[in-house]
Amino acid sequence: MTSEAALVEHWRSLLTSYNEVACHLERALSEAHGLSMSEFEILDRLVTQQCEKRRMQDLAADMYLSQSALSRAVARLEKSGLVSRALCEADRRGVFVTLTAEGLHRHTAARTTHLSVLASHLQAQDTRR
Amino acid sequence: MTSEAALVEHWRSLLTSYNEVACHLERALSEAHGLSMSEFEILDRLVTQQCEKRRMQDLAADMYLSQSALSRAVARLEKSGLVSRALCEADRRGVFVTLTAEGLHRHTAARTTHLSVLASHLQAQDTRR
DNA sequence: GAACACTAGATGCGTGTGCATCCAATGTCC
DNA sequence: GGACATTGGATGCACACGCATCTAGTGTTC
Repeated sequence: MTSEAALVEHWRSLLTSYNEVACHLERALSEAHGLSMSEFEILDRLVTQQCEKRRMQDLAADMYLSQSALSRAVARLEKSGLVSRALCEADRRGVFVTLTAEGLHRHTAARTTHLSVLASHLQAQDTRR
Repeated sequence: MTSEAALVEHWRSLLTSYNEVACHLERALSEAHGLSMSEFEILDRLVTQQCEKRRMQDLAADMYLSQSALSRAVARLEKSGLVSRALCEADRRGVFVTLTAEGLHRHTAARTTHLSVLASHLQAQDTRR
């Protein structure tokens, strides 16, 4: 009984925290760098794991996006010149995604914004609690 | 420096948790009860705070939805007969939203699904950590 | 090696969202 | 009391999403 209430409470708090931060992030990244949150997350993944994988799959694996959403997001990034797609010779169904120089540059710039939003809205929540 | 990493780590974990649960919730509620997550949250708010407020505003206040999203969600709920809108006589711009009998019924049914999804996907995350 | 199942990723479609704007009702100020 | 700002909510629009489906490449089985 009480555990149910606690569960719901937990969920609501998660919901609120997430939306608060996500909303600010989305706005800040978009205004300052023309990136959506998902797009930034993709760039961020690419920067972090610079090994050679059959990207689309692997990206999707540790992200929250659906396969189709990822496909389109990468398409957008490519169109903006932040990323390039190259097909994998070993398995010609696969597609490699790699950062371009400009993509790296954009990510570096956006990272600052990202961190500052997290600092003001994510930490604030913790101390507020 | 390390605090930055911790911050990002925190955010990623929030992001993952949220999407995991939200995705399952959305699906389960939709399949079993024809409700979206937001719609359920609205019903839930209405059940919890059964006082007489000038709803739209107050609903929006402690929810994460934008004003326009809320307006449409309520419109959908009304169309399905789960909620009714009545204009407020005191301030004729305001709109009261109230649960119908069917809305209450639907909420009760959906609540079970809601709790069970939270139990399996929210608690699971905690113990897994 | 031909038929069949499976996998990687792209795409058509319907839908929910935020933003900007609009409309009507309320305040406010002279 | 008439002009102007403000507020509550609805709506047009553009867009990102998930689902289902499609295409092309890869395995498998006989």
